[in-house]
Amino acid sequence: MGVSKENLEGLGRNSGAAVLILSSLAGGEKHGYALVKDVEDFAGVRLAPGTLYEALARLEAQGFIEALDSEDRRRPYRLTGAGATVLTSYLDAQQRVVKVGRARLRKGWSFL
Amino acid sequence: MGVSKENLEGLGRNSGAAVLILSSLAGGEKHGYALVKDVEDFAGVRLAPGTLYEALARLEAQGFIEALDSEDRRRPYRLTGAGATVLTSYLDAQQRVVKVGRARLRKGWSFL
DNA sequence: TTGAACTGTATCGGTAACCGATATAAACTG
DNA sequence: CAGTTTATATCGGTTACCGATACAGTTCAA
Repeated sequence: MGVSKENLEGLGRNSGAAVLILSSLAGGEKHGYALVKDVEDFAGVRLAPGTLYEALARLEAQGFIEALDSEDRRRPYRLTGAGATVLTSYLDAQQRVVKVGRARLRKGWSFL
Repeated sequence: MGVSKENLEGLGRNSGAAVLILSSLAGGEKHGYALVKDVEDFAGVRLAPGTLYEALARLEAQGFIEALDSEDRRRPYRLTGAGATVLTSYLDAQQRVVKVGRARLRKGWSFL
């Protein structure tokens, strides 16, 4: 039957746009539009333009990403060292939650 | 040096209260206060009371958890089948993000 | 034996993050 | 040369989250 998609609608807002963006940029510098596509691919989540550019501005102000200059109309961004550090922390924290959640589901909901 | 705590402040709001609550309840029925303690233990996140009771009401309305009746002043909740299903989906999605993020960090930021 | 600390639920005003529509325009595609 | 895709940006509205506050029962040590 497959889990995804339908079940991914129901738990409120998206949340975690920052982690998605940082994870995307961890794969190399990208401009906004490419980033949205990438996130859609690996996370199955489409970031709304408002969400994207707001989060981008926030992350840049925090020093977690930096804007690169380009010839054309694209505005690429790059992950900074601080960004990589903070992303590592967040991924570790998320991993702990996933681990605990799954373990608990296994004993008690294994019939699913 | 150790990653945790300090780095976990910086990326905006907490986000994902619902997943934390569902993960907690996957371990057995709990009332709000016990749930906050549990989440604090396994996720290192302290849910604010406002966040908690709002999320609880939302999740109940959605049928992902159900309120149990009790003798004393505590109001315990239990994860429903639908809740377990939706939690599974979300944990799977989070796991994918963690996996991709970490893989990308490894090639390119391995010196961290 | 009282008062401090902890347990426990609940509400409310404020804010930050997110959403979707809209605008604009260049580039590519048939 | 019309339509789709690429690309950035803004703005009004909504929602989830936060923290203060309130209230009350329980536990426990001074």
